[in-house]
Amino acid sequence: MGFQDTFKALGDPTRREIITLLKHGKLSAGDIVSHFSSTNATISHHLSVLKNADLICDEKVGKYIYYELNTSVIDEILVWITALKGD
Amino acid sequence: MGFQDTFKALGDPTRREIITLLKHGKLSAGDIVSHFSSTNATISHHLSVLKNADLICDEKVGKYIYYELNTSVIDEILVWITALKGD
DNA sequence: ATTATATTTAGATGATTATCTAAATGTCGG
DNA sequence: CCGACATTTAGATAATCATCTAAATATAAT
Repeated sequence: MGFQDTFKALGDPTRREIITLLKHGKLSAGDIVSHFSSTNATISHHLSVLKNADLICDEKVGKYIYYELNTSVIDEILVWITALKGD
Repeated sequence: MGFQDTFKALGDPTRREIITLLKHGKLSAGDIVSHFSSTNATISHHLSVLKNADLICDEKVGKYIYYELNTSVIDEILVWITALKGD
């Protein structure tokens, strides 16, 4: 929660790749895992970090858990970065 | 050099604060140090990380070294983040 | 030249983190 | 109910990192 976690979450390349994957829509944890060579435990950890940073949210549907981008926090970062340039 | 270093550099709160300080213009290393309670060695390390990420550049003037924001890399980040929103 | 000032570099330490394996939880189909 | 599947949690390990003290480098002033 807060900039600290959000920026730290974006600092890892695997997590940025996860976010890029989710750009096109919801994906289940398994779908995401299959894009990487890491363990499901490792990806699960990354998902948890992203979720804790409010960058993604999850929704349980039966056996699966679907992850989705949370654009509102992305807006906040955008504001912060944009402010660096202005004036 | 590259996103990896840039995002990782922004993941630290002290470094983000340094960047915010530099938003209003050049500052010497000592000026920057005086804004924090950390050692000059520590701040020097942070400056080196930011410089390595191309987020800032330095210029030596006599006894002092002045640091300045490098907006071009900030643009790249802006593009990346913006792309997350626009479908 | 010598001393003081500005900054970095070297080396060490404790904390955080990414990753793994193994075990636990939860859900579906027969 | 049971075995298979989807996902997370627990615990361990190795790597990375922020920070410190102490030493090095470089420049200015006296």
